[in-house]
Amino acid sequence: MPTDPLTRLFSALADPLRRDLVARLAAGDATVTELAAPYDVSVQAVSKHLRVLENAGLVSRGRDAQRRPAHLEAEVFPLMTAWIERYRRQAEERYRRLDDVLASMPDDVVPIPPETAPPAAPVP
Amino acid sequence: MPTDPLTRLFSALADPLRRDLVARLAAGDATVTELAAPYDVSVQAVSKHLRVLENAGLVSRGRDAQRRPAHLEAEVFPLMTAWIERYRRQAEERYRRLDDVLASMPDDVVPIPPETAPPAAPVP
DNA sequence: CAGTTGCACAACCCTACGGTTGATAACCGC
DNA sequence: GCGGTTATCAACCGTAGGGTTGTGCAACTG
Repeated sequence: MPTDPLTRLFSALADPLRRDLVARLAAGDATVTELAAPYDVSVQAVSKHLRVLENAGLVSRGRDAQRRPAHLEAEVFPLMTAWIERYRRQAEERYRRLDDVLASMPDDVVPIPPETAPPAAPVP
Repeated sequence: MPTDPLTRLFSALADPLRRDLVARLAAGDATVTELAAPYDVSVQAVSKHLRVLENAGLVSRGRDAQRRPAHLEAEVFPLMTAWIERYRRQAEERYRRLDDVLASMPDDVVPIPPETAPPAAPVP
């Protein structure tokens, strides 16, 4: 298993069934058999998926006799959003600056193309 | 390749090298050889990674003679943040409600444990 | 034109992943 | 104690993923 928290988080959510488990656990804690019921996969498979989510820090397991109710942990979510937002902002900032540069350029350097007509022939 | 956009996005960012590519592309467009330079992997490997990012909609490719500069696309980022934020909020809301329930309960149903002392013996 | 650069495609190797079945442990309820 | 439930462990299987090398192609450069 990878030691990098972000790698664990992103690869944990890369599986549709695991994302579905997270979505259902957001509504409330649930046991393995409860979680496995809607799918046509074995209980062991769901147990494995839960382990992946647990290793990513997205889920913690309780204990109620034989049952091991799964509980969604919301604290790790910001780790992902922080990463994503960081580079989204950076990319958008770069885009904004490019806009400024283009706007400040004289029209003969960056000619403004007509709405639908083909580009004009170069001046001889 | 999976048709689900979220699966493509999350599994694209599940690889540390691909996350690093995204981070570097956030600073500015770059060619494949430029991107491959810092790592000790082949150029073809980086080309493959770029295609994964492209299929996820995170990267678009331009054309400058032989070069194919890669450009980071920021529009798809909200797809992930929306998913993450949705269930983070839901989990936190559930947590807040649980707090309310506990706070409204009489103390003999949910006894308030002392700070450090062991729990008191049951009343005879 | 000949040579070099920049990149993609194809075939292959190995490992990790998602799935299965079977066995096993722990805890009820009767 | 005995069956029944709940869940994990272990071994196995097929495929997708990340890596390599080799080849080929398009476009610049001398």
